[in-house]
Amino acid sequence: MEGFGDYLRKVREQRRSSDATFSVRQLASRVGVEPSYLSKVERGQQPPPSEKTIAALASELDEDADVLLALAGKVSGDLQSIIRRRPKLFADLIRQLKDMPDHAVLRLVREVRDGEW
Amino acid sequence: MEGFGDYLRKVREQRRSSDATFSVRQLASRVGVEPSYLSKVERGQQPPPSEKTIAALASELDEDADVLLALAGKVSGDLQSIIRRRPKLFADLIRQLKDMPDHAVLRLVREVRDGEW
DNA sequence: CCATCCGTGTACCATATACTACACACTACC
DNA sequence: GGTAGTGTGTAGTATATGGTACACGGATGG
Repeated sequence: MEGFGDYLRKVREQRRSSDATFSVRQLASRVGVEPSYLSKVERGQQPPPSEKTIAALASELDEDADVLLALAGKVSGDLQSIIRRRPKLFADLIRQLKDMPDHAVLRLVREVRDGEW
Repeated sequence: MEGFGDYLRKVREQRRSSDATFSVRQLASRVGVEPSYLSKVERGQQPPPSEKTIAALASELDEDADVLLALAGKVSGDLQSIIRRRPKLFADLIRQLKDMPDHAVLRLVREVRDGEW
């Protein structure tokens, strides 16, 4: 399976092909980490960074933070805090949706969003 | 606000009033930690234990693990892994449900469970 | 009065997390 | 051939996490 590092490198190289400021060094600088650290993360020599750093990466690379966090084996703190406010409710719902096909969950998302229920 | 420790102590004392095996020592032993550690956790001198230990406590005390974890500021690993499999889908859904009243979310849970949709 | 339970205080510890600091070798440009 | 930029290797570090080990003083019961 493609890990966090592989994906990160792929996306960054992609961006770099049309924008030289997406070098390891410059991206690292904008994100607020050392270049060697970012390099190691991309090559899987270091585990994925903290949520904060991942969020900065997502923002710079114009990627979805939740997807990046997922690849890093994490779930964003704000989602967690929503769940923690009503643990039983959300735990039940999420476990029930576990094996539902994507389109079914998506339909639910849309129905809630559009207030058609 | 009532913390994890306060709640834990309250529940344990409750159980203890009708079952002497719910002393700090004996419970700690069944759960697999040192009694002094459990004592400190109950009094908030130590932060809440790991998910594994919380799960064991929940099981022994016949409490809801998700609720206990929430009090500890955590979200269970299995819920997180469900979310991570489809990050966008679940992130959207959860954020949309953030400010919905309990009864609305509950209705959703029931509808999904009963397949009436 | 002794054994056994009780809760708790003090001190310590192993492992994981999330990095920094700096040097090195390579390439490209003018 | 110096300067600027590139990726990466080595070494070290601060803080958090999740506990253990053991001793102490008090109550309880035979």
